[in-house]
Amino acid sequence: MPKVKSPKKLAVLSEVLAALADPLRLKIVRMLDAEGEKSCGSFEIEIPKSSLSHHFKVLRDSGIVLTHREGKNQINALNRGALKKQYPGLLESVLRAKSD
Amino acid sequence: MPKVKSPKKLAVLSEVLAALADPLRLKIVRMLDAEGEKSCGSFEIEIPKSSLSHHFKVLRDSGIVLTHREGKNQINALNRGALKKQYPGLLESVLRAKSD
DNA sequence: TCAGTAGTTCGACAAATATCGAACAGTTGC
DNA sequence: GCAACTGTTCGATATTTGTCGAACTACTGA
Repeated sequence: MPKVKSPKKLAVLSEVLAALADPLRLKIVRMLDAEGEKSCGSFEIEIPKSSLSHHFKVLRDSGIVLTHREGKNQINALNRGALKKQYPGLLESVLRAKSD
Repeated sequence: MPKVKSPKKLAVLSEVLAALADPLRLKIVRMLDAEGEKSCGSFEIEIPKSSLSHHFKVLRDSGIVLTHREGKNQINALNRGALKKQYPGLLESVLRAKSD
């Protein structure tokens, strides 16, 4: 049995790409990359919380983002390990592009 | 004026990702990568031609695929130059993943 | 226990995408 | 010209996705 490195497996490529194929979700991913773990509310994005929650759900369902609770907050982080293992280079290329 | 390398500019990242976020279009991109230039009809994909044409349009509109006519055929090719320049590593990582 | 904070879920509606037949358009060869 | 071939466009319908208020759940601190 291989050693466990990443807590969650990613979805198939097309689903991961679909999750990334939205300017707002791309922004969230960039902020998680630049600022590390963040609670949902700490993203300064002007959008109703139900909409924001929806986008986090898409990111989680695809496996791109991992979430755990800390007190009242849900802490979100990039699933770097699984991304690197399953789709090497993908996150890097997406982050490197400065386009929406 | 910089020297012209790629015939067409790509769409913004989210649009390029959306174009790639479909198993069928991903398959087309893989076949174009593996087999080089191909006419629309030479893809052995069981789908009505209007549907196939739609998917080619999405790929063209995003700038991923370039098309030119040769006789009766439309010849499609990956826009490798523009992809490499605008989103370095993206095509490679997508092609490398063997997932849908 | 109760108020406040953080976030999810539900349900209705809107908007974007996909599917596919039919009609149309460009090219070739007779 | 016209028939055959390749592919696009149109229009109708179906499916998916996004938006957002309201209700709900989980946790904290007084």
